[in-house]
Amino acid sequence: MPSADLHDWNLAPREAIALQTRLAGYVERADRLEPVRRIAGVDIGFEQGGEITRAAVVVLAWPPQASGESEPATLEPATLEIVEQVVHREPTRMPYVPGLLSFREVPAALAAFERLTMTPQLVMVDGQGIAHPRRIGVASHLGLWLDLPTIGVAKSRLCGRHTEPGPERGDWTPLVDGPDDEVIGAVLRSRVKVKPIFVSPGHRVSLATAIDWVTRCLGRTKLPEPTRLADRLASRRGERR
DNA sequence: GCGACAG
DNA sequence: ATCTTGTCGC
Repeated sequence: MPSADLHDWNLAPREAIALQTRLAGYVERADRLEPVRRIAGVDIGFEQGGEITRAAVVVLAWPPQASGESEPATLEPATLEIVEQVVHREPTRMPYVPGLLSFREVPAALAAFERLTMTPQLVMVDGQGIAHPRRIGVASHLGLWLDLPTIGVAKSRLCGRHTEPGPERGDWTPLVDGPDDEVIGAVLRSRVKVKPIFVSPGHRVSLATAIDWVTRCLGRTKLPEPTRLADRLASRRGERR
């Protein structure tokens, strides 16, 4: 893989696209992960009309801690315990351009990761993985730079075609793209009667494994816990005092 | 030329 | 993404 110092984050669209095309060749779509004990969720938010970028990383312990029998039975899914969380703020450097999201968000995410005291074995990113025009969305790009397994979890579609997934939680249909109908992700029904989410391999994770982990991390909401908690932190919610 | 378009 | 109140539903 190219050394990080060769990566310029302030590129003109034309150069950014050329770099993505080159980096896409390094994205691994086969499973290559260590036993999972910690799963991280990453998301980026903005302040002051977009002047400031906020990167949030939340690390959760796996497997879930068994719900104490003396605790108020909180229904089904066991709670994923937060073992560490970090928020990094910095001036926003690039505008949002569909297809070039990673150049706007990855720098801040990397800075946040540098402040973590523990390393996760798996990372869930808010955005697409290989379900991208050049097969290198923000999740893949971040995974490449962190050299960690990543999964893209997006709330909407960037590219590709698909049919409507079944109504039950866990139902999914393939997201395909290109003239050869290449499978680039899955449209997953994470909650009954709720718009599905788009799951795709980021780096070092197969589609089957990506779907499996996202499903295993589903709590009571539409988004899997790692992404949901990072979302809350990045966008200021959940900060009660 | 006319849409589509992660966050 | 963000600006924002109340409101429908489990």
